[in-house]
Formats: sequence, structure tokens, C-alpha cells
Amino acid sequence: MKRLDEHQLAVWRAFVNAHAAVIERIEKDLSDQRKIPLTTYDVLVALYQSPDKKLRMTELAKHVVLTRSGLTRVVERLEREGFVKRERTEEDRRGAFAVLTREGKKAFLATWPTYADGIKNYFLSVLDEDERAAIERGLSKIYRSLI
Amino acid sequence: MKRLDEHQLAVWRAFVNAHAAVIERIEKDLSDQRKIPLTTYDVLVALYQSPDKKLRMTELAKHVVLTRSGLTRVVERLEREGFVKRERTEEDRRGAFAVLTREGKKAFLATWPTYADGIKNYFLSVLDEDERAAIERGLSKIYRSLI
DNA sequence: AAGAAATATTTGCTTAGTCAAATAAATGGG
DNA sequence: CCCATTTATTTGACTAAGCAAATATTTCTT
Repeated sequence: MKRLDEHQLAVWRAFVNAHAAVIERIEKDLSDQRKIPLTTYDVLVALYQSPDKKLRMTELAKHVVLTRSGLTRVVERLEREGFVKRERTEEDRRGAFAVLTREGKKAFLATWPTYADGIKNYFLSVLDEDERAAIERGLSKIYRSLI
Repeated sequence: MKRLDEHQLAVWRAFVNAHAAVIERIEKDLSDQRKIPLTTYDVLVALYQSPDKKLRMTELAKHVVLTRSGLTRVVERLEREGFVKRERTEEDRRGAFAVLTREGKKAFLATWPTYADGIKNYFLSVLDEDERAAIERGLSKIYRSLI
């Protein structure tokens, strides 16, 4: 591909604008309904989906869009709110697990419906089947090419 | 649409992950090459594309993903760096224009090649023509449905 | 087995950006 | 024409998150 023309740029703009708009809307719904925000949610899902409902900080950081130190802060907050706890282990005493608590699971389960509605209403329902397929295919390729 | 199945969720995940990955990559390239970051860039393009290379703060805020107060801070920074200046006007003395300076134009023009390369390499080039078309169509619809 | 190198996580400091209140000027209604 | 309301922007106080340095522990290397 040589140079960017207006057409190609339009694809990029659509991507960036749609993302900002959808995320903003979903965040607003979550906050209006006193649910946990998205970054927090991502941490809790990652824990929920892990076999023992716990993950090493480094592992956890890979699941979310955060640096390791950013994750430390988030987990700190979550610990204060009682949604996770840190668990030291004898195997490797440098680090810690973040463990999902019962409260954390509850918060996470309570949040999902709002989040899911957002995904449906602001994103999926606007797309027809072809678009969904193409988006999934294209954007997955992009993601894989970058990790 | 009733309930979210795995398939549909995969579309959403692809969208979110691709966005985070591509933006992160582009920001990194910009920073490595000592170019201005994306939010800053967005402000400068908006000004550059406006008829007189200047916009009221409120107008400008609509072009970028920032609240009005967020914009105040960014323009403050940009003013410190000499890329824009604030210009009061007699017509309406409540507010001010942000005006692109010669330096600002230079910074913006110098940044574009890096940005454009990122868009090409990390995003467009990975997609085939169908995917590009579908993404443009679908995501534009989404964006329009939300403004 | 001792020191060097690597790994896991946290901390201190700083920047970016938000919200709600403050300020300032313009406008509309009686 | 004056006051109440609205509009434009900034400010103060705060939260989120990043980077680089610090800390703690493990794993190599010889």
C-alpha cells in the first residue's frame, strides 16, 4: 500500500470514533447504575475465568490494558473495596496472587448485564451479519499481528 | 437480538483488543520519534483544518475526545510549547479562540508521516478490501448512531 | 555455595484528565 | 433597562495510570 487516501483514512476514523463513542456510552451507563468501571471489570473477569479464581499480578496484567504498576494501583483499590485480596505464596515469595473474593464475584456478576446491554445496544445491534463477520475477522487479525 | 453468545462477544473483543493494540503501537512510535502524542495531534489537526486555523474552545472540544476542562489543560500545555496561542475576541469576550501558530503547524506536519505509517502498517495493511469496506460501513453507522 | 543476573512487585514522582464550582460575559423577559 | 438565566471558559481538588528506581526473592554460574 502506497499512500493513504481519503477512503482509507475514513476507515481509520470510523474505527477510532466508534471506539471512543461506544466506550464512553458504556462507561456512562455503568457509572449511572453504580456498577464498577470497565478497567476494574476487566480485572475481575480475568480472575473469574482463571481456574482457581486467582492470578499472579504479572499474568493478570497481561489480560488487561494496564502496565504492571498500573495494575498494582487497581488491585490496591479493589482490595480496599473488598473485591479481591492479595495472597502471598510460599512457592515464590517475591510476588503475590490477586484472588477474587465472594464480594468481587458479586460485583462482577452484577455488572455484566449492564455491560452486555451496552455491547448489544451500542455496538452489535447496529451491525448486520456481514459486518459483524468482517469486523471480527479483520480486527482479530490486527490484534494477533500486534501481540 | 436476544442474548450475547460467544460469537458475538468475539466481535466485541476483537474490536476492543485491536483498538488498544494499534493505539499503543502508534503512541510508542510517536514517542520514540519525539513526535507529539495523539491527543495533542488531534487538537492541532482540528485547528489546521478549520478555515482560519482557529476555533473556539467549545468547538475544538467537539473535535477531540476530551471534556471542555480537559481541553483547557491541553491548550495550556500547547501554548506553553508554542504550538497554539489563545486569542480573545471583542465579539464575545467570554471565551477565546485557540489559534494554530507556525510552530504548531510545523509540529503537526512533522507528526503526520509517523502517524500515517502506523495507520498503514498496523491497521490498514492487515485488512483486505472487503474488511476495510465492512469496517468503514459498520463502524461509521455505530458512530453516527451515538453522537 | 557466593555473588551476579534475572524476575516479581511496589513506590515515589509526575502527568493527563475529570467533575463540580467559580468567574465572566451575553441574552431574554417583564 | 435591570435582573435572571444561559453560555463560555477556567480553576481547584482529585483520581487514574505511567515511568523509572527501589525492594525482595529466586535462579544461574562457576
